[in-house]
Amino acid sequence: MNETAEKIMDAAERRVRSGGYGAMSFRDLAAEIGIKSSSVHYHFPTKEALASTLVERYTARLKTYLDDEMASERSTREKLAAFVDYYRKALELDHSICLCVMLGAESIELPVQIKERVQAFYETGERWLEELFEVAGKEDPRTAAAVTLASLSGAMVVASTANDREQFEKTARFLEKLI
Amino acid sequence: MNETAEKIMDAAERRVRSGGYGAMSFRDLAAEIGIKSSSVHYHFPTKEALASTLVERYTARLKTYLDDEMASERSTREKLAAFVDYYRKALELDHSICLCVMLGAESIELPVQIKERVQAFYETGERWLEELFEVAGKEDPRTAAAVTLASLSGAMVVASTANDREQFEKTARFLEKLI
DNA sequence: CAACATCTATCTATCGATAGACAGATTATT
DNA sequence: AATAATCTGTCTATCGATAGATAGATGTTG
Repeated sequence: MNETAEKIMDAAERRVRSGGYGAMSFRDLAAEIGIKSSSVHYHFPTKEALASTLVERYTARLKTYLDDEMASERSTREKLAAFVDYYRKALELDHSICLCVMLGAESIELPVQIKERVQAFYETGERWLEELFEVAGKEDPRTAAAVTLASLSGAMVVASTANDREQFEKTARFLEKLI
Repeated sequence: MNETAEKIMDAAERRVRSGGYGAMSFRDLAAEIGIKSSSVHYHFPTKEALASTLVERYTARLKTYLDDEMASERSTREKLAAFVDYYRKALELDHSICLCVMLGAESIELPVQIKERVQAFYETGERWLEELFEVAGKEDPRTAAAVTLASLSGAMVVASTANDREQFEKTARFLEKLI
């Protein structure tokens, strides 16, 4: 991956995570990194391609984080806390929420490729959680995984709206005690 | 409220709930109900005013629904199920999600007035849930309310992304048994 | 007549995308 | 090694479409 392409993606990720798909424009990205919008098209032919690559990178990062975590010597409880912490860090009040919560909310009218990749992000998280709850001997790992993933996503939306991190933590504390 | 104004709001709500704030344009709304975009401006001077009124109406509807439900003779468990059902109905696969989940996700870059009203929507729901869990003798009503609200919102995002209602129901079933 | 409601016409700003040119680096051919 | 061909990355300039918003004329209704 080219250096310029990465700068573009970094800027694009910030825009989407704060304002959504429509808030990311080639002109703004170009201006931010000091090139012309036509040069952005050189690296990413279409907006769809850019956003799609964005989600791909985002999911790859989650996967790396989760794989490392699963391979670690930490307890299942600590691993669950690590998952919660990943979401905690994704929420920056007044700046950004999780990329896939944003695009997930907007997914109905997004190009299919983007939608599919957002879906893949959620599947990655859900599968990992399910395995964790299974190892921990939870009675219904599938439900626990779904509830955990959903409540973290939703708590982020609520907290971002209220501009109040405590709105997120109320849910986070509950989840960290699920195992 | 004028008849035309209501038609505008109905159309606007559909647009926002499927594509977000940016997907709602005066031209589209006007075309859908057979008037000119300048006439939409007559009823709602700005886009912000329209969206803000939209959230106000949306919250008023929730409040009416919840007040009726709370005043009913149904059990606390049935009342909780009724809350879940409100969200269930708000999710129409491939068509729309909850207005305030969408605007909540996008809230960072939305005009403050809209953001505040989305916040009021969540407060309405959370207060009602808290009271319900209190009546039901739940150990920590505040947490239960937060988790319920968050997980319903998040489950809607996940289910909408996957285009799979079961993704919502996994969480819904869990919540309906919380009391 | 007065108000309410809608119209025509237009403005400025921005959007994603494309065409065509150019300099400089790299690679292939002689 | 020298030259030719190609690739890379950026530029300027422009396209048609769409955005929200406004002024002022026109119609409608009580």
